[in-house]
Amino acid sequence: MPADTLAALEPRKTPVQARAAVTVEAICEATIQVLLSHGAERLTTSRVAERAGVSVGTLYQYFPNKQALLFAVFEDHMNKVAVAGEVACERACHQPLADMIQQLVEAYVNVKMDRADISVALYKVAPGVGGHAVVERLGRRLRKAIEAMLQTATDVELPPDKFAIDVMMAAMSGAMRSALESKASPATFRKMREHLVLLCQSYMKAVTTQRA
Amino acid sequence: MPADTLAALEPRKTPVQARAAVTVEAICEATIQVLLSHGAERLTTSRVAERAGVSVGTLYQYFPNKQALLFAVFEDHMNKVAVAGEVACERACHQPLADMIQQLVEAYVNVKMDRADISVALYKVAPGVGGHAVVERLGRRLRKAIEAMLQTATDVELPPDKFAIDVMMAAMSGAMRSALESKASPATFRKMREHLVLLCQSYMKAVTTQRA
Amino acid sequence: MPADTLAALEPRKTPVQARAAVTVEAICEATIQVLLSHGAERLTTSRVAERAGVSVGTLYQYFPNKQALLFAVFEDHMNKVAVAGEVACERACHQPLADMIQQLVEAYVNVKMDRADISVALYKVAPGVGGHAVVERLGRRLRKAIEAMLQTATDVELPPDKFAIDVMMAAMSGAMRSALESKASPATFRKMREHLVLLCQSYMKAVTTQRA
Amino acid sequence: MPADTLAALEPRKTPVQARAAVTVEAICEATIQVLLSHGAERLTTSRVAERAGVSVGTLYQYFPNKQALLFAVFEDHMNKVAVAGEVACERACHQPLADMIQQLVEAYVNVKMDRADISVALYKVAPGVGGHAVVERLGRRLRKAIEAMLQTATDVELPPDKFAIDVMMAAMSGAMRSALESKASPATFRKMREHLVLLCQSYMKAVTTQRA
DNA sequence: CATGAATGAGGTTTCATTCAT
DNA sequence: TATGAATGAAACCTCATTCAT
Repeated sequence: MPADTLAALEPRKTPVQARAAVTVEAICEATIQVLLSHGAERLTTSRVAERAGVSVGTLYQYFPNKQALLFAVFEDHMNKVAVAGEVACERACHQPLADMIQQLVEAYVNVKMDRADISVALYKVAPGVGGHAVVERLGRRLRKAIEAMLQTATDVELPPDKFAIDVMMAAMSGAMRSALESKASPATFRKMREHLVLLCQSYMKAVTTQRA
Repeated sequence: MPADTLAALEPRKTPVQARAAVTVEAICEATIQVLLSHGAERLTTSRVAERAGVSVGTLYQYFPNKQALLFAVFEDHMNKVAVAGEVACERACHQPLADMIQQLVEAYVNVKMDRADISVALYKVAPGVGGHAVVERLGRRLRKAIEAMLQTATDVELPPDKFAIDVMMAAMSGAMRSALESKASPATFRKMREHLVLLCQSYMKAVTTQRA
Repeated sequence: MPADTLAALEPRKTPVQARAAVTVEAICEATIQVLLSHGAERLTTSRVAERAGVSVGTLYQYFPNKQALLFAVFEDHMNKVAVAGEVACERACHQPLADMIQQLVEAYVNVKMDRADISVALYKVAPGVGGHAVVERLGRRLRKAIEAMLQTATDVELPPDKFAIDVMMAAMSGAMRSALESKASPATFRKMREHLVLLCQSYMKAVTTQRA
Repeated sequence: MPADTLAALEPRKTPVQARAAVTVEAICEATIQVLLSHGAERLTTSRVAERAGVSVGTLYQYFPNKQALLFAVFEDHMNKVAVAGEVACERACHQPLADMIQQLVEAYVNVKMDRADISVALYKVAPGVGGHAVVERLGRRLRKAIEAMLQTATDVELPPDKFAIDVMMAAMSGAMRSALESKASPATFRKMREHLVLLCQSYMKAVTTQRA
């Protein structure tokens, strides 16, 4: 997505006043509600405003257009996911590689599971909102956290490179997406978590070994 | 997806005259062209018809609505991918596990790479078209082919179960999707191919070993 | 309705061949079927043709346009009604006024009752098809029959004039229409028949008396 | 008419600002204008909007679809007719039967005559708009008023029952419809008025007598 | 600041009718 | 003569966005 397109998605005014912050929050929350109840194609700015208990005009005071609204909601969600990953990385430092991966993967699966329906709803709006740009940006952030973590692995000399980490993340989120879209049961999610741990561990190990 | 939603996507009439078959093909082809040149949100039925050199009315003789058209094109693409996978599985029977996986993954990566831009375009229409249903259906088909192949592995006693295969496929396609959406270079795709082979091989091996 | 509009509604070719007559009959019958099953706004020439087991092209060989088709069906129905009325008038000659009216009204109610659903269906197409012109034409025919009948009444010197007869017919058909559109029960129709007999008898008597 | 069909005809939003009320009124007025100048089949929502001096979008803010618009206009007209009848009934209480009927019928004929062209135009839209439901509803209302009036007749012990009243109303409106659709002259309407008075009077009297 | 009425371009879809085969 | 594929004008309706109050 080009730079000026991104610019056009920035929130219109920073909520300096408390009331404004509340309004913005209500609008974002309403967006998710409408997304869940009506679906992506039935999401209209009026419906969101109505659900949020404000007028359309007010909505447009805080978001320059519909895309920006969806973008904000999407980014917020991705941010939470990234933060969960970063926290996990922080905590998992100075441990063996396998343990690190386990904690990272479990943190990721958990945070997505907890927000299963939001995730599914957002998968549907991402394409029309430059979702990939956000994914890449936050992907880079998470990758850095992972890199840093891996540097401290107690049993690895030369940790996996950026590329391998990206592949791992993409595989992990792809698998999760598939499970989420299938409306998998909690039991399935638990099984999935184990398998993804195994998958990432073995891939990381293979990458590390191969180099040596 | 509910039954009647699927029904609403069924092609409206099967061409009985030769002329009609040509028309349908032209419309599908035009759909891809428009998708590539204008993007998913700029794709309109009139534009497709115009590009196909027919009138809108003709388009609607064969597809009951826009969704159905996109659905047909999407399904066709997924079908080709599934077939490529099945062919690879067929050929890779009676070999060691690692070789099988390598051929399967390479076939998958290649077929997606060859249709990189169509793939990216279709990622954007899939959500609005019940894409997940198609993905699941064809996923099951491919999984069966993989299961059958794995039964013949020369170095494995108890091959990976359905779940593991699904996880592998989801991881693989998730990683590919990420690369495709990033408009990765051919070189990157080649590197990706190697890595995905490694990822899938090590996961499959891990799953197999763990059981024993 | 102007003369040339009427001309445009004439069937395109007279079915000289037996096969053609069968086809025309099938198309008219299909029109009624579609009217009953899909309603007036869902009636399309293609649907009629399909139901009749012929192609649209064939339909257009016998009817210059959709209006003409509906017109023909409507006229046919009205014709049957008029004939039933005429027959009743014929039979009721040389009787007291009240008996005449009774037989006429009962004949009318019966013929409409027997074709209740067709009647209702046709009420919906009549406006778009110049129905009023047909109604007037056949109304005049029926009125003449009634006039002739009344001339022979055994107990009336100066029979009711054209105007009164028209009022009576309009009242009668208006009441019937109301009952038909309400999907009245057979019992209600029987009661209605009695009441309409009474209504017409007393009106005719009043008109006759008043004059004298 | 099923419940949800009726629901689909409900006005979309009630104007809260004064400006909006004006707009709605303008749209309804324009609907009648277009109906009169272009006819029922040439009535399009854009034409109505244009005539009303607003955009189509505005029209759709107040009416969910074309049907609902026509329904509203139709209902409004019928309402005026019903009110005229009710007022006449109110005024005609405590009088002999024949006088009551005279006043009622004259009120009905007058109100329809005054709106002759609108009436004719609306006859054409009624079928496509669930007109019969409205007719029945307002018919019941008017019937109640008539019943109440008849109870106070100074010369009748047991007044006509609901059924007879319904028959009378149906006959009366059927006859009026016929005259209106024939574009009858004012003189004819006056004559009609007299005849309908006679018709209803004699029917009511007959019904009353018969019982006793 | 908030409101919500108004805008109107633009999209989807239908269907009467024609005409080459 | 029958077919049915093709036409395309024209209808309906939506919804992001603006702006007077």
